[in-house]
Amino acid sequence: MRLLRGNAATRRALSAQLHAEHELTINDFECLLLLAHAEENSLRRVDLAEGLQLTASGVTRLLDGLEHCGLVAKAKCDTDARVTYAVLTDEGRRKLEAAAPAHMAQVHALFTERYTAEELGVLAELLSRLPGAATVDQGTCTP
Amino acid sequence: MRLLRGNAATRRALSAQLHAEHELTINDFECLLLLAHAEENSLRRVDLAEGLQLTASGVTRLLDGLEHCGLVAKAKCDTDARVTYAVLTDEGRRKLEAAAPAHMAQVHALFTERYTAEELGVLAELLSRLPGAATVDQGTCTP
DNA sequence: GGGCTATACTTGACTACGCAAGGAACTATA
DNA sequence: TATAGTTCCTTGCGTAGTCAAGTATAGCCC
Repeated sequence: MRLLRGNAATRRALSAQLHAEHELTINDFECLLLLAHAEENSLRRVDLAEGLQLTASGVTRLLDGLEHCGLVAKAKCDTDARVTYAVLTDEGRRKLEAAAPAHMAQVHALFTERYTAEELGVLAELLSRLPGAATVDQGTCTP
Repeated sequence: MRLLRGNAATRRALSAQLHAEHELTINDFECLLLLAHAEENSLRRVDLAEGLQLTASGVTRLLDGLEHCGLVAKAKCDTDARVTYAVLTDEGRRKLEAAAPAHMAQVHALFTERYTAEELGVLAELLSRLPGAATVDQGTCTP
């Protein structure tokens, strides 16, 4: 586990700037990001939980906040009354677009400062084997 | 950041067993472990904070718990009245020794299942470059 | 010695998140 | 078609950990 400790500091560093400049936590940001990349800009709560590595209740509360700010809206599912979709609103998209450049730059700096492209590839592949790791998706902007 | 998500699930998996069998969180365990490897079995709070990647207040509260359970005790510093050392008690050592085998086995399984020895070395080296990462210390039992 | 800044630690208020339990709605089985 | 089991989601409660502020000590420099 010691080996995984760097993570905490890394997240905190990124989170601080994101929060100071845009009032978003990392999970807020990544939630918006997942939605932006999803079909119809919407995802079921379960899928968000999976993508963000949160429990169902964690997602409920995360979305509570984002809905309250108008960045995300609810939508019913036609074929299954149990599910409610989270949908990115226009405001959510604007927020994401406003926050992304600085955040991405910071993430980018954080990693390229420390790793070559090749090393980054190796690291991503290795970490993707951990349980619950996001599959490495070259389409998303965060490494 | 997506790349670092696997961490959470990994920690949770390990934490669950540790908590169920020995009433310890991962941080409890690693705190005891750090103390066990430290000179005189004692460390300043600041150094624990560094090693566990917690803030000073986080450490205060973590130790509150461990002291309450008698696993760790306080000790004054002769030369600097500001610092209080955390010292591993006999009971703390027993607890650690009781919890270690199963936990280590689980950690070991979790990693050797997924990585060869060589890959593990690469992974450790790469992760050690992250800010706040524990320096890779072959003396400790956790990777 | 008297002030200044830095360091070690604690405390209060707050937040994010997990877990356990529960309510709907869907699916399969009889 | 009734029943049982499963899945999706929410809610109450508890906990770990942060941040900001405060206290106490150390070490400077005049």
